Amino acid sequence: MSELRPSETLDDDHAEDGADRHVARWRDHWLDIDFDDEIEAITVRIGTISKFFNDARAAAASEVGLADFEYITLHMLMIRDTPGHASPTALAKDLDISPAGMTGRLDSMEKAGWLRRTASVEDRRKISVEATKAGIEIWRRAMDLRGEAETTLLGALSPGQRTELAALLKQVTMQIETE
Amino acid sequence: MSELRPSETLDDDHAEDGADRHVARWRDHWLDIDFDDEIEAITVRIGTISKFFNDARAAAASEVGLADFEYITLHMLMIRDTPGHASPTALAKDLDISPAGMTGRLDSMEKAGWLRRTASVEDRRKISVEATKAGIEIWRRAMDLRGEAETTLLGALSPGQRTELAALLKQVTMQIETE
DNA sequence: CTAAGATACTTCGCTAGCGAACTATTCGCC
DNA sequence: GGCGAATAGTTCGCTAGCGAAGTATCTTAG
Repeated sequence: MSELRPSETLDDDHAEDGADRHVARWRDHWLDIDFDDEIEAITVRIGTISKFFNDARAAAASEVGLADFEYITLHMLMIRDTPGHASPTALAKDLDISPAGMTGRLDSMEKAGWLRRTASVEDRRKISVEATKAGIEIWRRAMDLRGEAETTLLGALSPGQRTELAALLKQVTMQIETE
Repeated sequence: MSELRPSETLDDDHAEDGADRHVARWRDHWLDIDFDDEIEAITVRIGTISKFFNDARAAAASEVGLADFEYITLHMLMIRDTPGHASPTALAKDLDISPAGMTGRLDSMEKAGWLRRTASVEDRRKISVEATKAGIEIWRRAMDLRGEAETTLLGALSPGQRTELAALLKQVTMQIETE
């Protein structure tokens, strides 16, 4: 156990990350603000890791020649319980974008050939969005690259630590999802 | 998924979160894709939590009457080692936006009265961005709201679990930052 | 002292996305 | 059966941000 500083007693090494430096700087300048070091550090680190994942995703997409939003849209289309098929409204909801934004994405992605719109027969207001063969193929290639980056990053943890981390995170996500 | 450790005896393993459902669905439909359940679950959960933080930040900003980007900009301006002062270039770098985008933000935020630009005397190309009193005041109010949301969410963990989580996350961020 | 290059910021044209209004269709209820 | 409400998707005007080109200023090498 380190005896350098109280806040680090549980850390094995003395190396600081950006969150540590942030918290230290914060404490220097904003003594009057009441905040919890650990909560702040967790928040900052989640942000850092999330940004890494986002950047990796965008890089993977760009690598195979997809815009970030194209990969995200294809991905959402493929991982649903009816893979490769969805209504624009449902897809927009999943993607957390507006109906107008959805129309725009579909327009450009249809033109690019990654998906197609087909009219419904039984309800003529409805449209079905379907990933094309080319769309599925390019999505798979980007996804593999993305997965590699994630796997490499989380290789910083041992399998046991990953299990531990997954469980702790789940406790937090449960809190979010049961609100 | 059935491994139990002393620190997790209160974890109810039967309840599923979105990440669990995602992984299960994925396995149903994409048997041929080789991927690690735990890594996928961690990735999804980090995304979920990050989205919660982002939404909370945007809500806090909106609550006090700030656009999300205005809060983010003020925040970045205030937490640097020279709180409340920066060059547009440095700030743009911190915020990860382009110089052009920075100019746009400064234009609208200066007009709104949250900050001001002052010309440098010794180098007339340079400009100093400074938060105004009103800007600092409104940032503090939004920050308090944001902090509350974060604290409430992470209240799902015990102090010991938070320490544990912070340490695991740090191992990952160290990997990112030492690349 | 001057010209070439680097630096700091702005301007311009373009894109993705939003909210609100619009069109077309179906549903629900008497 | 017909009419108001709900639903599915599109169009329109606007905003934030990007990349590239532009302006002004400073630095440096000869």
